[in-house]
Amino acid sequence: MNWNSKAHGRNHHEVELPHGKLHVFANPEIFGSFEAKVYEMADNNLRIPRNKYMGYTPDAHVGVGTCIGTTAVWNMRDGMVSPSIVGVDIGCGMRVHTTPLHKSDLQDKAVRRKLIETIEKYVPTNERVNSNYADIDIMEVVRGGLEGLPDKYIPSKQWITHVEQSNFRYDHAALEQLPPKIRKNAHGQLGTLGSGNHFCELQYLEIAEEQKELAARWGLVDGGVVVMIHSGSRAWGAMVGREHTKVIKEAMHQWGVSNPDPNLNYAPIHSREGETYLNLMYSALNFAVSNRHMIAFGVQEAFRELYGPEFEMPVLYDLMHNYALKEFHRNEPMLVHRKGATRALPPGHFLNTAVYKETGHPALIPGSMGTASYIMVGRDEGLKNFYSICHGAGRLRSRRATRLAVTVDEFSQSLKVGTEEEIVVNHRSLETILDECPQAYKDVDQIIDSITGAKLADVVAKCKPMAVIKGI
DNA sequence: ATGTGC
Repeated sequence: MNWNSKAHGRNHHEVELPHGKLHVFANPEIFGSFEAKVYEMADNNLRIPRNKYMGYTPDAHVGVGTCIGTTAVWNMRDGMVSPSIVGVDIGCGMRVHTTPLHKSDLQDKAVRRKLIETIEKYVPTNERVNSNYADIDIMEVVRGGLEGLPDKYIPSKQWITHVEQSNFRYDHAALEQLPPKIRKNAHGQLGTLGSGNHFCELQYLEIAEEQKELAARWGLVDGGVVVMIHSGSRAWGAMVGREHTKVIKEAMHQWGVSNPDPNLNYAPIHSREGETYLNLMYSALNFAVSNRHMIAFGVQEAFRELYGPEFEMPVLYDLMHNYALKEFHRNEPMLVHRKGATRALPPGHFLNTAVYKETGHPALIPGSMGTASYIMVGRDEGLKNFYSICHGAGRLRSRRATRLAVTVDEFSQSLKVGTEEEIVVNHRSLETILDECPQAYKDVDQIIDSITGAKLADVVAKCKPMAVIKGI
């Protein structure tokens, strides 16, 4: 496959593919590292009828059917919805809480170790053991999002208002389309991390002088300790995705519609199959935001055990990077798919949640284990990518390839194990999570440079890891 | 990603 590309400055490339145009936001170094396969995948996506926009953020890499790092847009009136462009972990996203602690409070390695052990009591990392919140009815949660949680799990009103969306409303009749075992599989999973790249980290903030005013408005101070959480919709979203992908595949077959990639599925938004998928996707978004809420609740319980019952952990923000949302852009209602792409709305934009209307909302970008994460804010120029920025460093090599290329010793050194600055990890053996080592990911600083260079967003704070909890 | 695989 051949393609030409036209550059707008250093960090925005318009790539002409056989079936349409792909916008790539990446600095020259990252742009040069993209392999042919990511363009093939984009071209397959561009074959889907009436696509309005297709964009890659610099963390783009090969995924199932569609690259992770994709923003793909259709008009709500005559467009398509694609489970493959939402991704398998529906509603996967990020959450950050501030704490009254300063990095000096965690200077002693033993304190970090104790914190991890205590958090693990309240946030189970072994997925088969969790009965912490057996009193929560998950059907209430998938129907009502945070409004489906019992009051005793809402520490303050602030935990409801400081999220991208607390309750996705949809036609609950669609839930009847799901296999009954979904309830059994997802029951008891609220408040659990899951595995893979999901984590809970204690980090400290580094804030540049010129961002201190905005950071202060958000409750962020230089040297302050924050809790960052990355998780999704667990078995609920996985089953919604898997089951409904089958349904849409079957419908495509009946309609006589096909794509060179059998893993790329889609349906008209207004078909019965498309509507059902969107409804069920919203149920998974409700599960995901509630799951991260309950993980944070557990972390706060741990802090309260150690520091007393008055310990407060206000929410900075909770937002997702795997979903399709109805958004109004360029005077038209659009369905914006983000697969491993983070919304970063600028100050004053009407789509902002109320509490962040004026400043724009925090866009939460995780690094890989042992490297920095970032809190950013969108710019007006972000409209060119439908206000999507990266969702993290982006994988550089597969899990399998990572295990062959990197040793446990190298991983251990990148976490400064054995020194006083050690990034303390809950796992006794790093072998278990070797495929999550920083060497498996692109250099997050290059990714962030691409985003700021393309003027999609600015960095507000850099978050340096001090302690990490990973699932198994 | 996932109580997992045509």
